Formats: sequence, C-alpha cells, structure tokens
Amino acid sequence: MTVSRVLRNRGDVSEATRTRVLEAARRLGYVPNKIAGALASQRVNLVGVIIPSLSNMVFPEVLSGISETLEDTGLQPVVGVSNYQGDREEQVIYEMLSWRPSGLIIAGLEHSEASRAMLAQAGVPVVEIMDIDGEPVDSAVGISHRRAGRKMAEAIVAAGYRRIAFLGTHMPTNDHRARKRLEGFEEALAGFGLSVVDREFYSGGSALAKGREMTETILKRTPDIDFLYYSNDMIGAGGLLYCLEQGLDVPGKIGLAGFNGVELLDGLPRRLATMDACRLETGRAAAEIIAGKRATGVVGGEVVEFEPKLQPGDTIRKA
Amino acid sequence: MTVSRVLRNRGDVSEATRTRVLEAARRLGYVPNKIAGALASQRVNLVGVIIPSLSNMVFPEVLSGISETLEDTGLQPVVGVSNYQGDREEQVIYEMLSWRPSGLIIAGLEHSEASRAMLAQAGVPVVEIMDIDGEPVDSAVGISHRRAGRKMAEAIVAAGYRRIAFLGTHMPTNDHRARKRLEGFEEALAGFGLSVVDREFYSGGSALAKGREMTETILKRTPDIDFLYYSNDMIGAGGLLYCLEQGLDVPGKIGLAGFNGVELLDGLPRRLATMDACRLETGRAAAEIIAGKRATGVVGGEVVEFEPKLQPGDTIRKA
DNA sequence: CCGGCTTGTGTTATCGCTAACATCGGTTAA
DNA sequence: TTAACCGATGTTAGCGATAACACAAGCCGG
Repeated sequence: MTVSRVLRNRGDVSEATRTRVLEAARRLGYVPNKIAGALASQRVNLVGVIIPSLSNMVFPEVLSGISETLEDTGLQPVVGVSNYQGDREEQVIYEMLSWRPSGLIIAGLEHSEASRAMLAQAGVPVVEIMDIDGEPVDSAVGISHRRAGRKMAEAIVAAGYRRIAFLGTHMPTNDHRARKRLEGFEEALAGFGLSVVDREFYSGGSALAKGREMTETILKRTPDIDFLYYSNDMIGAGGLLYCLEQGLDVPGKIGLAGFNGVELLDGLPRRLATMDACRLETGRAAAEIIAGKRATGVVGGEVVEFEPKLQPGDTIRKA
Repeated sequence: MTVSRVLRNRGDVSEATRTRVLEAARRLGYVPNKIAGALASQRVNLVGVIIPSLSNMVFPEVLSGISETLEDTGLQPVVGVSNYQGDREEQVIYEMLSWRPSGLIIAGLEHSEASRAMLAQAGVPVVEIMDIDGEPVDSAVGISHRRAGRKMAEAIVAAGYRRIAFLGTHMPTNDHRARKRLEGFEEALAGFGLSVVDREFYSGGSALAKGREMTETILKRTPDIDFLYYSNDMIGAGGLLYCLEQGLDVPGKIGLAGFNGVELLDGLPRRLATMDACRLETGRAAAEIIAGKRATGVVGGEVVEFEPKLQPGDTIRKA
C-alpha cells in the first residue's frame, strides 16, 4: 500500500520511506501493473481515437493536436484505424470500449446503428470530429464541409470562372466529408445558375499521379473547362503540375483549387488555392472536451464549429 | 462462466445457451471488461508500437505493414509517439509496459540506458525496427542504413558523377538512421578517393520548400556540384522542382537522389532516384516475430535484414 | 493528563473476469 | 453391470492493484 502511495504521489509518505521505495523500485525494475490498477480504481487514463486511415496525413495532423493537448492531463491517446470500413469501425469501437477508456474521439458523424448504440451507451464523453453537418451522438468538433464547399464555389464564381469541373475520389468509398463538400459546392453554384460541367473520379494509387492523369483526361474530354476543383490537395497538386507542364495559363485561363491546406505542399512551383480544415484546432478542442478543460455550463453534447479559411494561393484569379 | 465461454468461443457450450447468451448480451449492450479479463488471464492482446513521429509518412507506412499482419492474429497495435526525444521515449515505454502488452515494436536501435533496461526486462518479445546497424536488445528488423548509403554512393560514382554534395536534416536531432546513411555514403566515396564537396542542413518547416531553398543555397555557394544526395525524398523533390525550374540539365549536368521511395511522389515531372527502405516488409516481419509466426529454431533475438533497392528513376545518368 | 488532531503506515475487501477443478446426467466400451 | 468418459455447466480462488478504513505514535491546547 505504501508503495502504491509513493508511485502515485498520493497521500502522505515520509521522505525516508519514499526514497527507500523508489530506490527499491528502480533496483528491481518494477513497473506497476496498470491493468490491476485500473480494475481497482475504475479509472483508465486512455483516450480512444478512431480514424479511418493513417496514410492521409490529415489524420496524423489531428492526432498531433490531440496528443499535444492531452500531454499535460495525464491522459494518453490510443489510436485505432477503421480503414473507411463500417464493420471495421464497429470492431474497433467495441475493442476500445472494452478497455473502458476515459473518452472516445472518432472521425465523422456517420456510423452504423450498432456503433452509434455503443457510443451512446459508453458512459464516457464521445467527440465526433472533422464534420458537424449532422446529428452527433454526444459532442462534435470540426468544420461544416457543406459550408466549405459553398464558400469555395462563391470564391470561384466571384473570380469570374464559369466552366467549373470537379475531381475527386470515388464517393461510394464512404468519404462523407468529400460528399458533403461537393453537395455544398453544387448548391452554391446552382444559386448562381451554374452547375458542374464535368467530373472525374479515382480510387487508389498515388494521389499526385492520379491528379495528373485525371486532369489530362478531363481536359481532353471537356477542353473549355476554366476551373478545376479537387477534393484534396494532393490530386490538386498533381493537376497543377500537369497544367504547368502543358503551359496552360494558371490562373488566367484556368484556375485550380484543392482542399485541406496541407503544409507538405509548400514548395510547389505555385501555391495551390485551398481551404484550411482547421485540423490542429479540431484535435485540440476535441481533447479539451475529453479532458473536461472546456469551461461550459452545458452538461451533455457540445458542438464546436471552426471556420474554414480560404487560402487563395496562386491558382485562382484575384477578383 | 458460461457467458465468458460464449463470448470467447472457448470450451463447449450448447448451441441453445450460446444463442441465449448472445441475444442477452446484445439486448443489454454488454461490453466485456478487458481490464478484468486481462488481469485474470494474464494475457493482453495488445502490441505496443513506438515511433518517433506520425508526420513523417515513413512511420505510418510501417504501421500499415504491422496492422495488416496483426489483423488475423487477434493482436492489436497500440501506437505511441516519442517525438524523437529520448526521455519521452522512456516515458512511452514505461507507460506501454505497464499495460503488459504481448510484445513491443520500437523504431531504432538507439535508446537511453534506462529504456534498454526496461526493454530487456520486459519479458515479452521486443523488436527494434528500421535499422540493424547496432546491437538489438532482442530482435531487429530493417535495412542497414550504412549499406544503403554505400550503395547509393557506388551508383552515383558509377554513373560518372564526381562533385557530390549532401543535403539533410540537422543531425544532432537524433536521426541516427540519416547519420548512418551519411557515414556509409562518405565511407564508400572515400573508397573511390572522393569526398562530399559541400553539405547543407535544415530543420523544421515544409520539407518540399526547404529542399528548394537548400538546393538554391548550395548551388549558389558551390556552382560546380554535379550531384545532390538528399537524406529524404521530400527535400529531394523540392530540389528537383528547383532544378527543373532553373532549366538545369537533369540528369545530364546534375543528378539527384533521395531516400525512402515514398509512393506519394509518383507524379512529379520526373521520378526522383531513391532507395526503397522496405517499410512495408519491415512492418510485416516485425509483426510476425511478435505473433510468433516466424518458424525459427532460434530462441531469442533474431535479426532480419532487408536489402534496400535502388530505384534509379530519371534523375541519375544511366551508366 | 486527556481528548482530539495530524501523520505515517497497515488491513481488508473489492474491481470483473478467467483457470482450474468439480459436478452431473447421459453414453459408451468392456 | 460397471467403470470410464464425455459434453455442458457450476464453484472457487485468485490476478495485482486501490479505496476506505483502522491503527499507532507524536503533538497540541485546555
């Protein structure tokens, strides 16, 4: 018992015994068993974080925000990956909850019914991140992708482009956020009496190379396009490289924009127009909710919306 | 007890009770408490994976190999990030071990003394990955960075380049692998009576942009350089873009090479020469060791070396 | 000098599961 | 017929920590 007290800095222990205990612990290489500790205390310092993928860069970045904020709370993130698959997500949620974490952060608002039931039953704070267009189980933090799409459409139209095309991932792939962005985009275009003149989709492979290919394809098919809206920056960058190589007048004759604002791409010949998704802030805010750091009067779910910022870069005409 | 048996598919349970139990479990939203289970059974289906960073892309890729292989073993990876800091690594190791995982996978062979002691004492398989130039605590899987550096030097010299420069991260940053690569590189050059004619380092910021800047700087300082060896593909790509913009004759007058073989960059105007670090294979092999899938007679530490493959791309002269 | 307080340490009973063994009706083999 | 055996289920005793309380010694003020 005294050992337990020393190792947790809890309760009064005389300086003499304290050092004796620490010395012995070091000598024996003693590592306390958190499993037993957690069982006894009914407290677990873990926060489950469930994301669809690690190879998208977007998610690691959110993770950074989370772990940064969690660092000085004694909580530790534990990452699970769902591979964009609903059933996999269900398993991961189940697995995580079976370790009775202090909270759960999960990407997206769309989950299977069983998943939603588990989250609702969990008895710990649940924060759904990176999207707020929908009904959260508990709390939600992120941007409105519908609004991001709308905003981009407005900027494009304001800059005078009219023959606008969309390039993105195959939608059935469960990328709800990209879908919502496109919906908002088309909605806003419709408001101007416009619509997307052509579209092209891809799946798998290197995004940069795919962006290049898709751009070539779509421009050959519909040569009078004057704007290319990409569903992410990587394919946008591929498209940009292609356009520059072809000697197209960017942004004069043709404009381009992506989405996400990945820092990775600074250093391209031109800065691609994009929209920051506030990933770091999202991660931080989500972690704060779990850690109970947010001074809010609200008991239950809280929705934190960030404002996606347009970064015009060099690939969209100045108004 | 019967419930426990049903939920773990262990022992004989009649079909009737089995369905009754499952039905009740679903109705109640029962999620078994793995903490208690682990404590009782002294078994934990978690594998700790400790990497320096998530933003380097290299590490997520290794992770993919790991989780892919672990998927059908009932084991689950748990990721910890050390931020390239020895003391942080120590904490993460301690934290992980206190959950008594089934194994530990950790990047690199260089750890603090305390860390090595903990790993040695852990009583579970420990696999150090991505480097084999050194003395592993238990098992090791990866490539020899010294040898990778040597091989690249040989290829460069064989292609006829002589005024060779190196560009990389600031070394004190604990990037032992980059350091070893450079050492092997210089060693091999020395064998040909050559040495690195200039070098340039960076830290922080967008790698693509930094690669561009560094390349400009070094070429202005030492204009007769005919080969640029970058310590990673991202800065190499930045350099490549710069060279192409300047209208330099690549690979005729000047050659470039990076390291890692990141798929991300397919789609650049030219393919950068690079060397594949076998990240996926490394992840897989490490996971296999932990899962005990490798049929080896050896009891203790096993060292698996992969052979880095040169991908000449379009930025190095054909011999 | 005693009750009450503080301080440091020890005891006991959980926490929710599983290993290991016990039990019991019903076969099966000798 | 009887023992051995089997499949299905129940019982008991931990796993290694912590919460909550018990206890002993020293100190204080009235």
